[in-house]
Amino acid sequence: MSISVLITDDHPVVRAGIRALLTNEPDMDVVGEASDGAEGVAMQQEFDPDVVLMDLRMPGMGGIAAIREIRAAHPDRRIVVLTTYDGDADIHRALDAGACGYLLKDTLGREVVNAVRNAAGGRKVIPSPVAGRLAEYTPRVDLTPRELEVLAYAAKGLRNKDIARVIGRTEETVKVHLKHIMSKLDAADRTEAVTIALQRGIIHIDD
Amino acid sequence: MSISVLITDDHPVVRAGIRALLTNEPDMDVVGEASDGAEGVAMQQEFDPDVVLMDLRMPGMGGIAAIREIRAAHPDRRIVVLTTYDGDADIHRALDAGACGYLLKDTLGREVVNAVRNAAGGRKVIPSPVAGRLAEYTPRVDLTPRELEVLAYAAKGLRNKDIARVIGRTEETVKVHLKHIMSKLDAADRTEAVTIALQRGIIHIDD
DNA sequence: CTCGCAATACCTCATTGGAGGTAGCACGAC
DNA sequence: GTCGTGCTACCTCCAATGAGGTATTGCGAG
Repeated sequence: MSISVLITDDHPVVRAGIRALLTNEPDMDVVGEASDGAEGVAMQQEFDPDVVLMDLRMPGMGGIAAIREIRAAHPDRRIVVLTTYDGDADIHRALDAGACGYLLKDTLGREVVNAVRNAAGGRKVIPSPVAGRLAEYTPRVDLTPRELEVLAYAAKGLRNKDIARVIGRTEETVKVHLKHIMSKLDAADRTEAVTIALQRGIIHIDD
Repeated sequence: MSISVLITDDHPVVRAGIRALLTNEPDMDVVGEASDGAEGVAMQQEFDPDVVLMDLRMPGMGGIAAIREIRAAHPDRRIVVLTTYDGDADIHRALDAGACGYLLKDTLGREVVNAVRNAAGGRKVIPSPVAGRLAEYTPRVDLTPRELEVLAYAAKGLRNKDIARVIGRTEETVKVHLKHIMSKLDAADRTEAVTIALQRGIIHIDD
């Protein structure tokens, strides 16, 4: 029996590439293509695929939220992330949300196929370059919601005083949050904290 | 006679997608795939394609440098950029380097095909979402080499004093550069200057 | 029930950062 | 030759930032 796969990616070119790779395999069957998270959730309900290939950062509902929704309804669904983003925060969030694999788009075609097959077989798929990021000296960093909020405003160039105003707190509180942020990210100042956070996928430019 | 196309992209999945899209067209022929800029330059020498589809930001030689090299040797070569990055600085640099088209990866498959055909026919290919960025209120910003250098260091969290030390200048000079940078980018402070520059493709995180 | 932690707020202090102005020098464009 | 511009450097001044510290509240885990 063949492995049914649902592709979820907002780039038509990428979808075409994955489809081309998988349809060459006699034991695989692409049952649908979704272009964002919400569509992905709906289509996996409809087609009940063995494996969902999922991009992160799509317009509308992103991949992480989609993974959570799918896993909530179908805890046994196999979801493999296929994305260009290699920030360790993204990897952690995806796996925490319930993904069973994480591939980067510079993965060779053959390896994508193998990953789908392994995922369908119930195995975890974490290639060594990705696994490296998980283990690396970057010890798992969790910013609190408040800290994320403050950091996002700092990235937009707001001064502590202005951040305090928009979140309805005192400037001193904002300073403490930023101090914790810089400490957690091992940043010398707010500017480096922002670049580190962007690099590791902790915040995004389009907030 | 069919249109010969060279694909240059570091993502195997994307290459497969483009190949799948173009080989469906009877008048198109994918003559090769390169995975970085240097390979792209070499392969277009070898295969003399009508159109080169070029990604930006590849490991080793990037797309911009590759476009410059190709155009220097073959001013009539048609080069179409196909990338995920929509910062206006990237678009400007690519067109300045000699690209005759600029597509984003969220372009529909059919439009990619049309773009290749138009490029081969000698027409410029700037879809409206991209053209929008060119015209947009973002009036072309050019940072000087020194300013780019200073901004990159600022992004890494160096203080003005430290930036001054590594570039062998006084702190006051660094301040002036940063002042000009913030003025050009319309940023409230160095932190916003960094995020704006990252967003618009003026600097990259992996400097 | 405690313990830990997030979030809040206050304090002091030294350093940094950014606004404003002026000005010399080198180089390329016109 | 002159103009514009990039790069350099100096000056002053005040606001903002970051490093220390302490402490209260509330909440969830154990």
